[in-house]
Amino acid sequence: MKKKITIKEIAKILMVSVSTVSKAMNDSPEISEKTKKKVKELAKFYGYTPNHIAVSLKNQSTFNIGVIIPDIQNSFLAEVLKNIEITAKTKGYRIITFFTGEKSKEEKESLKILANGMAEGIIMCPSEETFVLKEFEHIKNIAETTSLVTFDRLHEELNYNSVSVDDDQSILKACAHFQETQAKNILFVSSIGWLSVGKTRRKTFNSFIENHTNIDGEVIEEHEMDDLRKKIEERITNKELPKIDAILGADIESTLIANAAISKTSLKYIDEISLIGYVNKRHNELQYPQISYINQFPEKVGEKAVELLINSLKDDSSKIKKEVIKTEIVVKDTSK
Amino acid sequence: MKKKITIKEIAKILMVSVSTVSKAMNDSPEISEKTKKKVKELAKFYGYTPNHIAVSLKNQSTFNIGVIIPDIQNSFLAEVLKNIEITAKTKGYRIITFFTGEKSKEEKESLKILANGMAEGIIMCPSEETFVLKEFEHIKNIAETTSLVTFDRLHEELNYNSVSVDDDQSILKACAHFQETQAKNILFVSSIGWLSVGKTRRKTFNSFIENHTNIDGEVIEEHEMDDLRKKIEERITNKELPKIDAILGADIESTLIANAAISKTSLKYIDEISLIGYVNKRHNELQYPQISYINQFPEKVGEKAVELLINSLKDDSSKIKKEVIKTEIVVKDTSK
DNA sequence: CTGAAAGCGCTTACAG
DNA sequence: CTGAAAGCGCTTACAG
Repeated sequence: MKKKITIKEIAKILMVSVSTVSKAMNDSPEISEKTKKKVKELAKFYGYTPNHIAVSLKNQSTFNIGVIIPDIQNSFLAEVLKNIEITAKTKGYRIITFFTGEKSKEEKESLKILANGMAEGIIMCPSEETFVLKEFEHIKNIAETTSLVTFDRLHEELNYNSVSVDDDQSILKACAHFQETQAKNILFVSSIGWLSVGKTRRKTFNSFIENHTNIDGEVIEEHEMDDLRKKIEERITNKELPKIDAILGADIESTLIANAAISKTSLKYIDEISLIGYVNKRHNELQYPQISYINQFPEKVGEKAVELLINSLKDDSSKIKKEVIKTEIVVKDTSK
Repeated sequence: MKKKITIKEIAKILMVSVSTVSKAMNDSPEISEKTKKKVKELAKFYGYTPNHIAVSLKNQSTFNIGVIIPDIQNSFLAEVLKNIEITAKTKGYRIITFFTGEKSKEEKESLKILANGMAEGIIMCPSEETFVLKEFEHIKNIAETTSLVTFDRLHEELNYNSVSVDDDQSILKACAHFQETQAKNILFVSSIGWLSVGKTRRKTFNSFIENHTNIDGEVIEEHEMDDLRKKIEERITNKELPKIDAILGADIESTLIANAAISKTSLKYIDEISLIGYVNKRHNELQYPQISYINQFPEKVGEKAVELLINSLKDDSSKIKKEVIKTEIVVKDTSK
């Protein structure tokens, strides 16, 4: 493999100084057109392009935004990521993405690398393990010297610019929607009872049921997918217990499982049972029936996160902003 | 926001030299335990961590692998990415991911940045636009100075280490599977007729049909999802034309659409019609019915790609290797 | 055991 | 218009 050519070598070949080459490559008005042409031609011939690492070190700026994502497979996070990238690009930044696999250790690593010269600011969704351990020191440390925006998952110790989604409201809206359409007994299903977001969603559901005497609720939480499926099937076909007329899925997986269970037991949507949950939008559009879902507007989350970060990059002293994106129930084929 | 502290400042505070601080931080045996302790304590106090950019520049090595992915939303690519990361980590490398959105321009940008100091080698899936334009110069240029592994999409001009999937074979296997189960008339559906991979899959299908006189085939290609759905529905319910007894989906989207069409028209799987296609494995497992699918083993693709790259990093002169992963038909609920 | 010096590949204020 | 010098934040061979 050929070695990469440097400015120094080009300078030597052309018998000019390193500064002249550098200025010529950067189209400095100090340099004559003739010299510029000569330099650029040789640079092209040798395939020279400036070493980004050196440029970044010298300029103390990278135009990189670091992005930390817990899980690539999570379609909400993937969509947010996509929109972070699109928005960043329009503002002249590129993004460098690290994935943590929901692990605190990887999160620390990623933060450290990004903060130490690789990126000017960081947009992150903290990993689940960080919440479980309740250890936020590594994030706080980084935030002392680097602009930081968190998204999706909140914690009171994380007092930085953030973009989140009104998750409670979405659960309440779904419940209210069921209530309006005369549901009497809602089944809340979840495969993420152990996740902080899963806990909040369940609590919100429970509080709705407690506050509304004309509607009943039940909860099935189960991490193991096959068990979850079996429990849901058993419950919705059980004639001895009160009839379930609506299911609320607390996450994409449990929503799909509930849909599969309904389809397997041949219950009829709307007439016999309704379903609202979280979905992968892209997939849902291609399915029949399409599941009624809670839209969390990942595009808005991504866009806002970039805006907040770039603002704080420009004005260090600006106040902390906590944006909350409003969710919406999108009615498709599985509910009235 | 606090400024990041540097080695120089720590040296000044402790009244020692910059070299001593650097060596102490790196646990050099040249430095006394006492000094090490002093330095490390102060470093900790000030939250000092070495600037990665500077270290990379100095050491001329980053332990970064650059990864270029055309589309985050593509679940096959997302799984490959995940496994690239997992494998890279076990080998002591981290990955820096760029997304191109299937655009040639972004691909050029990403390659340039990664190759110019940010990464030691690159694993990439070339963008669709690159294939459409048949412009591979930017990739070839990079490959002259940087170790490169391509995956999934092949082209004769891209003569580098590569990992791909025996795509033709998978289509032939699916056809053969249908033939064995007594299908007489296979419908090939595709939403990616314009993509190179879509063209290959269709050609392979056509050649199978031509070579097998006891089985007929038809093709529906349509980029617009709603139109695709309508055309499939019309065709499978049309009693005047020969009955379709098997559908082969050429991509995830068309497979889902075919499944939706079958479900909408209430045709019975296996008895009346069969379906094999490409799926998002994770989702498919949660669905009912589960679609029979072509497994492309994204884990193997990711793992192999990293291995090839690291080998060529270690031994520059090693021969070009072209790995081909064998696909497998996984029979689920939609075929015999 | 500690430090001065050179250098990684660049950019830029300054001098000529 | 061109070039020498300093410096971005580090590491390391070498001298003491």
